[in-house]
Formats: sequence, structure tokens, C-alpha cells
Amino acid sequence: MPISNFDPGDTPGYIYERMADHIATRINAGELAPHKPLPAERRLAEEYGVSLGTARRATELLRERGLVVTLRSKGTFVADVRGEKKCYPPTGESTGQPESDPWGGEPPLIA
Amino acid sequence: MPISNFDPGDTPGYIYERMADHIATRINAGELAPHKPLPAERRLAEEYGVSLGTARRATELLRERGLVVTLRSKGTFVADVRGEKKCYPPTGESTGQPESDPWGGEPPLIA
Amino acid sequence: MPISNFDPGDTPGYIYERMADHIATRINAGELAPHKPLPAERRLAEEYGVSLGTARRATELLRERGLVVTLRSKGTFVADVRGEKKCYPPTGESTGQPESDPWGGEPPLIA
Amino acid sequence: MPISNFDPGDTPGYIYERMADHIATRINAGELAPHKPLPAERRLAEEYGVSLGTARRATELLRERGLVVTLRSKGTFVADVRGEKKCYPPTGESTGQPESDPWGGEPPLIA
DNA sequence: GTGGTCTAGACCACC
DNA sequence: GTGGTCTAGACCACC
Repeated sequence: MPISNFDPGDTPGYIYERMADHIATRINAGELAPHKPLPAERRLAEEYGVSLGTARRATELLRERGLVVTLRSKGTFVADVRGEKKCYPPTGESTGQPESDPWGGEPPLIA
Repeated sequence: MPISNFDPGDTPGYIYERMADHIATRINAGELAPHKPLPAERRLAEEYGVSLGTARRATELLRERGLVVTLRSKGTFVADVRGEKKCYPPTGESTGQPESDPWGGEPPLIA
Repeated sequence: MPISNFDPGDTPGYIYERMADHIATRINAGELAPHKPLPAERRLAEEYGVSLGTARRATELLRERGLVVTLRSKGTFVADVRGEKKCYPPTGESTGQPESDPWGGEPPLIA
Repeated sequence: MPISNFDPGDTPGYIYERMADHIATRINAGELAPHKPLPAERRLAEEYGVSLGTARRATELLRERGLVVTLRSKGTFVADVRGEKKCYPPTGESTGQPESDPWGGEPPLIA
């Protein structure tokens, strides 16, 4: 099912920019919570009805804005922007659990 | 190989208009069939020995005449003008996914 | 729709080996003709109900057997094994441009 | 004619990186002199036997390295790196000549 | 099974 | 006639 409230063909601005804004809104609304993975780029492309390259530019923009963090071969995750007190572990060794969360050492907010 | 029967330098009127007329004739003759793509802008420009801008104005003219339909990044396609009774639904509900064929609901002419 | 006549869970040997054998049979039966592309990796994985990695090992095996040729970003194509007398020149001078058809110099079988 | 001494298929590293390095060498060798335009991206893609996207990533890399300057709709030009004393005109108005050189106010080095 | 690189093109904005 | 955006895919590296 495609995303509602998103019609890239009828509005000004670049499609990838509008798509990034739309995802940013979903993040800010809490639909996509911190530490949770975004849908995969292929899935995002399907949902938004755009090509893979356009979906990738959208996530690239979100990355530049600091809203998401991408881990190669793992996925793209919503950043934790609570009060800017975030501190990445300096030499974080795996805790042994399946590495699907780049902030593995923290208590989750929702799940 | 440039298009034969087309010498823009020797006749009155805008070149792009004569070029559009020439393509329209090819469409009406069936050389360019409904739903088939026109040559790309650059290729049209080469074939007719004109600049890109001129080729674009020619296809723009064909678009205004309803002879072709352009889909961004896909191409420009010969319109289906059988009987002129084609009527797009005024508030047509989208099927959700971008149509790769602007005449998707019709029985195919060729395939 | 998954491939019929293929139930990897019920037979001995590696799944990717059985999958490669199955595709090899389709090639030998002419269902997948020389110079024609195999389904893409993801599609093969879906059709056979296996993971991407398994599908890749299967095509890798076919590649080692000389049954297919892979061109990056282009696809994997059924090799032409007529008479086995095909012999690539050992220090073949490149024509300078990347071949879009690895059998470019031969008379086409289909087109 | 494709560029000699460039075989992207047989060496490590990304194609666009190797392509950028190759162009950088041509710049440093003086073959592509300061203020002169690079071949257009389409032409570069043909010369190097790569796709347009790859050629664009190569010029993007050269831009990041400060070796070239790109002007939209004008072209990509070899930067002038003589002694770092380069100073862009603050409110440069056109001098009236065809704007094919982003450093129009300077005496040319070669041409 | 993800993100990454790459192909081979298209039309678009701007000059 | 350039660079820019975009399509619709492919295989690759890595996990």
C-alpha cells in the first residue's frame, strides 16, 4: 500500500526532498521511533512509488540532517535526538544479542 | 541517418512546427503506432538535424495537439486517438502504483 | 509463483546444488535459451523459495560449470554451448568498448 | 575512441574513483589545463566506457577534491590551483563575451 | 536481506 | 547542449 498524503507529481521541489520531509514528519510524529529501523530502501521506494535511487537520496538527506543513522548491511535507524545528550560508546563491543540496534546498550523507549 | 523528406532550411514557418507536422504524418501513417515510444529527444534532434531545444518544442507541440503523451524519465509515447471518445475519469481513483503505461486499462493493440 | 518440481526440504545434498541442477535442466530443455537472461537473483530466490545467498550460490555454480555468464549490473545469461568448440582468445585484444553481449561476434540465434 | 590505460573491470576500487584518479592525472599532466572545460559528462562516460551516473560520480569526486569547478548548464572546468592565490571576483558582472570560462577576467595560461 | 555500486537510458531546468 | 533529476532495474559486499 502506498503512503497516503504523498503525491510527488503535483508539487514543487525535488521528489527526494519531499519524500525526506514526509519521513521526517513521520519520525517527529513518533510513528517511526528512535532506534527503530526505517523500512528498507527497496520497501520505501515501493511505498512512495519512486525509484530506488530516489529513495536512497531521501534517506541520504535524512542522514545529513542527523535524523537517521545508516549501518551498512544492517539498515537505517531513527536517530535518538533526545536533548542531545547522546553519547556513542567509544569502543563498543557486541553484547551478544543480534545486532539490529546500533544503540544496543540502552534501554529501549518503546519496544 | 537523418530523416528524409525533411529540409527545414528551404521552407517557411518555424522549424519545430514543420518537424512536429512531419512526426504527426508519421504517426498518422502508422509508422509510429499508438502506445509506442517516440525516439528520445536527443535522437529526434539528431535524426532531424536540429538542436535539442527545437526537438523539444516539436514534441511539446505534439503534446498540445494530443498526439503524444510524455512520462518523465520514461519517454514520450504516441497517444491512442481511436475515435476520440477517450475520456479520462474526472476524479479517477488512483490504483496506487505509478502506471508504466498511460493506457493501462485498455486492451493492448500489439502485445 | 514458486517453481514446481522443486522441493528442497525433502532431499539430500545442498539446496543450492539442487537448485543449480534444476536450472541446468531448464537450460538443457531449452526453456532458458542461449543468450537469454536468467531471472534476476531476487526473482530466482523468490521463485525457488530460498534466500538470496542460496540463489547466488546456485548461479555461481552454474557459472563454474560454464552454463551461464554474468555481466555486472546487466544480468546473468545462458551460455552458448553449441558443440563446446567455443574458445576465447587467450590474449584477446579488447574492442575498446564493453560488450553488451558476451557473444557479440556470433550470428544471433534468435534475433 | 575510448581512453587508453584505463580498464575498470580488472582492478580494485570503485570505478568512479579510478576514473577520477585518471582524470586527475590528465589534469596534473597538463593535458587538461586550468580554465579549460572537461569533456561533457556524456562524453566522459563514452570515453571511459562507463554509465552516465558513474561519470557523474567521478566529476563529483574531482569537485570535492577542488580539482574542477562545475557551472550548471555551462560545464565542468579545470580549477586553477596555482599557489592558492586564486581570488573569485566578489560580484563579477559579465564582460560581454560568451561565458564559457568561469575565470573570465584573467589572462589565459595556454589558449 | 541490507545498503552500495552500476547500467542504460529517459525528460527537465537552464543557458 | 550542459549538468540535474529520475526511472527501473541489475549484481556485489557484507552481515
